[in-house]
Amino acid sequence: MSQPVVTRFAPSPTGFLHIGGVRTALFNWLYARRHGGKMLLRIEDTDRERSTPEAITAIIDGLNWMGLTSDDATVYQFSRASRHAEVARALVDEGKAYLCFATPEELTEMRDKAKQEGRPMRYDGRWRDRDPAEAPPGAKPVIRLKAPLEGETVVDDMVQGRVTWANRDLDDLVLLRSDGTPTYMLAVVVDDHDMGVTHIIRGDDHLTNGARQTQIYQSCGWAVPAMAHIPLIHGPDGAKLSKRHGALGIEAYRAMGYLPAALRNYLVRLGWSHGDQEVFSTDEMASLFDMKNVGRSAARFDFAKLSNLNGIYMRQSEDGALLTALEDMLPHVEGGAAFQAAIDGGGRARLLAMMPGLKERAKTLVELMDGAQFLFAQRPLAMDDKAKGLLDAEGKARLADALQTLEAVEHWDAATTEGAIRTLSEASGIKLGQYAQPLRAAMTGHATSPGIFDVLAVLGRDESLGRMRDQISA
RNA sequence: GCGCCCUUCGUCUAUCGGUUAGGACACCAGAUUUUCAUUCUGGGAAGACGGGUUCGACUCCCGUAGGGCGCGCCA
Repeated sequence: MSQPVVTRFAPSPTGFLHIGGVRTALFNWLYARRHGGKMLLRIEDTDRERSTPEAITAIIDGLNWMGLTSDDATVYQFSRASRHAEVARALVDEGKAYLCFATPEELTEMRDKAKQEGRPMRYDGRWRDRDPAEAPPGAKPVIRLKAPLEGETVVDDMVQGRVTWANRDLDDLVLLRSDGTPTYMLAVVVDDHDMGVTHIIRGDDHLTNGARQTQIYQSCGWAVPAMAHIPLIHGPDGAKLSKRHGALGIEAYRAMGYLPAALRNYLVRLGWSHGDQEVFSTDEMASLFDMKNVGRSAARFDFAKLSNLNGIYMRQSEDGALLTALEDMLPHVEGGAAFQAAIDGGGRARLLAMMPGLKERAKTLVELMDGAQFLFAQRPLAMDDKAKGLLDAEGKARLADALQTLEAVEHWDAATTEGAIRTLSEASGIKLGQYAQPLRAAMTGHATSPGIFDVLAVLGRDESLGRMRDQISA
């Protein structure tokens, strides 16, 4: 009853680590934290054809970035193949499994026939009680579980409740392939057992597997771990998450400028709730997380809400920490290298000085970077066409005068900056309050003022330009 | 087709039979901010449908519809 909780996250390295997988890892991690246990990581690389080292790296990098790390050495399932085979053979010896010599052709035939008759494909058990001596010479058998024919198998799920299957609906699954390698079904059970896993927390799509695995546990005479099948995450349109929707690898979220803490917060609220609370620190989640508050229906992924949360986390972040997070993202985003160079080239202090004004205008680190871009742009900036169109010759002359005055200022402080903004606004007829915050920060944090043409060039890129143009001509 | 699961505002969700069905995102309106953003205030917006059970049902039961997952010598 009071044995320590052991959970595990067991991805197969056949593709990227998608957002649903990350949430599964998060739930496992939180559940372990909550009960003072540990979460293990197992890479299910028994599919030699499709498993790749790149995928393994991506999974581990992604989990590290999310802060969801294993509490023990990572287990690679393929390396345990001989143990899996050993268990399968022991089961045969005990009469709980048997050798099956049915050929792929026979199975295809079974499948086609079942389809024609509108039944689900189910192996008919033709070798279940047959003497292996009758096998055609040279044929390589698989090992199948001798599953119970009658009665029922139940999974007492922590999320889904008690789910029951009639055993006649479950056929004799393959444990060991004809080439001697274990199937997923066998490997999972043996590994979970050997790793001492007490709680299996995984996607709802494994619910049926839960029943079949329960049969294997029972045949082995092992205690069945507690199971929690959590609802899946769907795309914004309610359909299964596909590439088209944003079933992107976790690295894509990093490149989009989301903070791990914000992502954890967003993900934990997809399916789990604690009354009306929306914002949870990681410590809070770890102390409150509970399976009984996990819902049973699939949730749609909503970027708008993620962005909103990310904005909250950014605004709450200390400036230095935010800069660190930004620099962590830079290698993963287009133009990041140049931006990093600008920071290292003496721009760090100015960027930090601007941070209070910038961070409340950005919902992602990418937006933060964009917002700060003008600070590091090549001086003098070429005024773009939109900006040029704002001013006639007379206006330009007025601005030149104003600029000259400003450039005579020797020391910039909050008051002079305020005055400068006012002066420039009046001279140009453009409301520059928009840039008051960043300008103020840039000017006081650095001895040089950006020229008005710099500002205009920035304005020219701004979407609010149209409105300002209207104000000017009016 | 068969099995299993799901169904409260557009989205994420609260509600442990009795509530004007609450919160958050998004949206709309207003205040502050010389624009924007932030912040604040207000607004519209939901129990899929049909039967039961009950004094009373979003909540329990059955059915229908819709959606999802599974049905390999893939994981």
